[in-house]
Amino acid sequence: MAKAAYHHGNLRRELLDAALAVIAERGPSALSLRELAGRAGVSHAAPAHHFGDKAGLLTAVAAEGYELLAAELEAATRAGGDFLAAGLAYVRFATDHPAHFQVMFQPTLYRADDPAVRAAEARAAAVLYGTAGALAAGATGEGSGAAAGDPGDPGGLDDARRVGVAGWCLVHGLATLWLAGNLSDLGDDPVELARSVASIAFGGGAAGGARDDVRNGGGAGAPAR
Amino acid sequence: MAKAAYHHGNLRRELLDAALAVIAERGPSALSLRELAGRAGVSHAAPAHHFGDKAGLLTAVAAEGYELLAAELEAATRAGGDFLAAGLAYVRFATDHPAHFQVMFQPTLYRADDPAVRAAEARAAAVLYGTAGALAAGATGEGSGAAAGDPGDPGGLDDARRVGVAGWCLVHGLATLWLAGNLSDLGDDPVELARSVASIAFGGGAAGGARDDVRNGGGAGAPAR
DNA sequence: CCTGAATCTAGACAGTGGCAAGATACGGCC
DNA sequence: GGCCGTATCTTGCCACTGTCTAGATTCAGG
Repeated sequence: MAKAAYHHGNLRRELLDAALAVIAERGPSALSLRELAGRAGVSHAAPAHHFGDKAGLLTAVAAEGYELLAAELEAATRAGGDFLAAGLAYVRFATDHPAHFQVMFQPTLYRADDPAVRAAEARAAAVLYGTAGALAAGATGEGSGAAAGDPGDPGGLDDARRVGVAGWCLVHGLATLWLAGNLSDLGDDPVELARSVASIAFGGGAAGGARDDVRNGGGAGAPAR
Repeated sequence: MAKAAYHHGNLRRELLDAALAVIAERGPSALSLRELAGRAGVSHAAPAHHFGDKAGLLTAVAAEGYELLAAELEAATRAGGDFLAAGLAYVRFATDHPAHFQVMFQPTLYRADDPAVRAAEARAAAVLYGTAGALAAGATGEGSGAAAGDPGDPGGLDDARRVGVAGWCLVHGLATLWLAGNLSDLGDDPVELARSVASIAFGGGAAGGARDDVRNGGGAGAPAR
């Protein structure tokens, strides 16, 4: 363990990890800077130096969460995944990093206008809407490319955006309900549940594609009917 | 106005309303029993008598929320609404009662095993899965009730349950993201957005071109309610 | 009017977040 | 080497919060 001397070495990371553990276990409201400091063996005011504030610590958590999410979404698509793969990666992120996820989507807990947060947020959104655009364009059989935006729709939202929002809502709702314990009677594999649910909403064919090359560690395959 | 004397008459409700206002405005973590007491003009220990605990107050909020939700879902279906109508009512509930909604799905804030909470929760779930069953089975109606007690096999969920979960995830995700501010650039009417999103997910093809109107057409007047 | 129960007050205590001032250690400079 | 600036951490303090205990006030019903 790090020496108990003054310069701890990487107190910031240790405080973050302790905070994540507490949040995952007892929720963000049970977080106490003093308890974190005690765990790390430093004085009660040490966290303030690294994060300034309790909101500052949670801002750091949220920013890190969005970056992790963006990285995992990018990894999923880089591995040849489509929109479904991105959605499953989203669910996997939520269950693998429940503390990050919980904080990220509770903007009253932190400073949502922080530039680091907004940048990482935009990065994650780009992947979602990008894969959604590919799906939308493929399904309608028109055009190609069109990475993120083509505001030519009279209704207001272009297809990529609408498909992206729909898919995002689906996986986000599933992840949220799962973490809240509202789906605990539906097995123990949220990613598999997401695959099953997505096949209902979007129809297995439309979003089928190549699905298995996503790095689903323990997935039992079986695209459910 | 209630007198400032001892027996306030309606302190419990007033505290609840004050709590809802604070939560809707600044989030559940900013809630302070002492502040509520001050607002109501009573001493700082008065809330404890009615709710015992801070968690007790939030338990009351969650129970009331589930009952309100169940009532609105039941009203939507009683008015001849289908699964879509129930989903839209769900979104409307979340935006009309953001404080209730936020607390309900954060079980670490309250005592989720409270009998009043569980009963209201089951009541709301019954409506969702009931309408989902009607949609899934089409003509083949199955028995009513048995919404939460079914020890479903994780591998093989019945259609009603799967459709219900899919729809629930969709509207819950939309409501959650909306309240978190993540969809603020998509207009100002979450219910209309939900209709559009539902038409993508459940209304056939993955990207339905310009099919903006599903079944209820342009008439914004909701059949429910 | 009197009594018991419901309701609310008053005081105290341990924790908590945040601030200010000081102590300590690291890294570069001469 | 010695020195100093800066980042890092500590100590002390204050206001606020939740919760507990004991006591005061009011209401309902005989």
